[in-house]
Amino acid sequence: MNISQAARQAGLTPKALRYYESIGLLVPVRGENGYRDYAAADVATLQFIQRARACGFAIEEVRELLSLYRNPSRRSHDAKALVAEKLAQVERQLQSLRVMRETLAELADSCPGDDSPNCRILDQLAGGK
Amino acid sequence: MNISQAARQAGLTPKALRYYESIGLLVPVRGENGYRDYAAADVATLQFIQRARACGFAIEEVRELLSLYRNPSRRSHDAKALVAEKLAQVERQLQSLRVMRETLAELADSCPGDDSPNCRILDQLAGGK
DNA sequence: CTTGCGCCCTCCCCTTAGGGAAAGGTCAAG
DNA sequence: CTTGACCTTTCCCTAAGGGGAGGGCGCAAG
Repeated sequence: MNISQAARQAGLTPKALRYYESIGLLVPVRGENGYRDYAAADVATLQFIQRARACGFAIEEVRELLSLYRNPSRRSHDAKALVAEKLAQVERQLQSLRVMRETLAELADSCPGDDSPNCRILDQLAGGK
Repeated sequence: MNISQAARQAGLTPKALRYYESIGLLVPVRGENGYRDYAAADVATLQFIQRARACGFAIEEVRELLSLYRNPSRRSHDAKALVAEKLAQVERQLQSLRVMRETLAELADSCPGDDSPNCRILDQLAGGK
């Protein structure tokens, strides 16, 4: 299968697939003409990658997940640990974004938003209490 | 004031201050010895930058905010628009992270996390329903 | 006076996960 | 045979600095 079709099937872009090959994450075979030829198993792997990425895993973490997936003597504990760690990280990002949202909402509320130059947003950013 | 002290007062790093200078965001004067010399007003500007960054504004957005702050004929509407747009963006990121958290939580729950290789996390990432 | 330590300078490479574009080869259809 | 769509490689670009090398400056102690 050509790169564009494989990418479509996995919900990715051809550029991403070339990138994954360049970092050794998924290296397809090549046809006579030099074109990458993605096997069905490759597409399945690409879907795995896409799902893991959608869960917030970085590429190197996806590599670990794939390594576990391919290792028949893995322990499910190890996969769960990766997920738990990612979950904790996502929680931290959520908390950080909630703080930002709160601050931004307060800023927006404090400003009339009219044609006058009086702006409590800028005053507060400048340190005015 | 030297770069390290200015950075400390603003809750930033010397490296960040050098970067801000390199992109023309805040250019301090130089002393005889070539050292950057941050005036009190510069430190206030750095604090403005730090607060805006903490709210999630990108550097180019901070530049706009600073430009409004320095423009006496600004309209508070413009500042409020920037804040509202950033707020909407933060909401989108929150929503995206909530989806990730949900998915990760389901994955974690479905996996025993023991020494066996049976792992529903990896199965689900592989497309197993 | 000089040594040492801490601070400062510039310059360069590194990070994530690809996107965009250029220059050229290939394939299938008309 | 040509055209257009697809493929290839290679290079540069992103945000916001971090890390480190190599070298200069300032101030206190010996």
